[in-house]
Amino acid sequence: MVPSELLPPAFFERDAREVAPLLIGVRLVVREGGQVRAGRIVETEAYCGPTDLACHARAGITKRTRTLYGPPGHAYVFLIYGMYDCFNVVVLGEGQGHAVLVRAIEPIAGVDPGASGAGPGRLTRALGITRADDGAPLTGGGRITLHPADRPARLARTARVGVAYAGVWADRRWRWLDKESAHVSRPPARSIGRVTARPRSAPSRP
DNA sequence: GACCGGATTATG
DNA sequence: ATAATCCGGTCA
Repeated sequence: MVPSELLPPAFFERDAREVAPLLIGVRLVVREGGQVRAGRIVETEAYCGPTDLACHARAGITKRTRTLYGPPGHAYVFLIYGMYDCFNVVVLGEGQGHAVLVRAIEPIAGVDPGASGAGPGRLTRALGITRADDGAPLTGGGRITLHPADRPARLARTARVGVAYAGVWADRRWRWLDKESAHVSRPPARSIGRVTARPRSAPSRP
């Protein structure tokens, strides 16, 4: 079962905060030789240009961010912590530095069933996406494509993961996930019946 | 030209 | 809690 309908270029020509929730449920397909690996997107995060201090665009246009600042509907893939690749979809417009990080999928086809973890680094490994795909088109003509959701999803919304260094930007709730998916990297914080907030630092000692 | 630290994950 | 493991961005 290979989906045929593609997300059109216009889909990506919007703010990352608008596109990120719309990508939940979208099917991500990677063709490699005769193989097809595919998954249903269940977790995304919006990164919103140079003013968003959690976004790589804060450094301006550099060797690394060239594709992030490139045309929408293309991939931005970068290396993190020296060992994992993260897959993003460039959105909004060329020169804007907006992108949506795809953090987790539900396996559809061709994904190693033994891979039980979740998260952006695991996702790229499972689908075979690498930095060689940086800048690749996602609207057709390349080996990676995106296809409309085939069913609606219940969305949850939280703050982004792993960006505590970004000050107030870390608190923006720009992460979306499928509330009913067991494949998210980290379940949404529950606030009922449990205290989830923890002090940022130990109490001062006299 | 050196140094720092990260949009993470597996393991203790 | 912490190691693993590159390399881009920054500052000199």
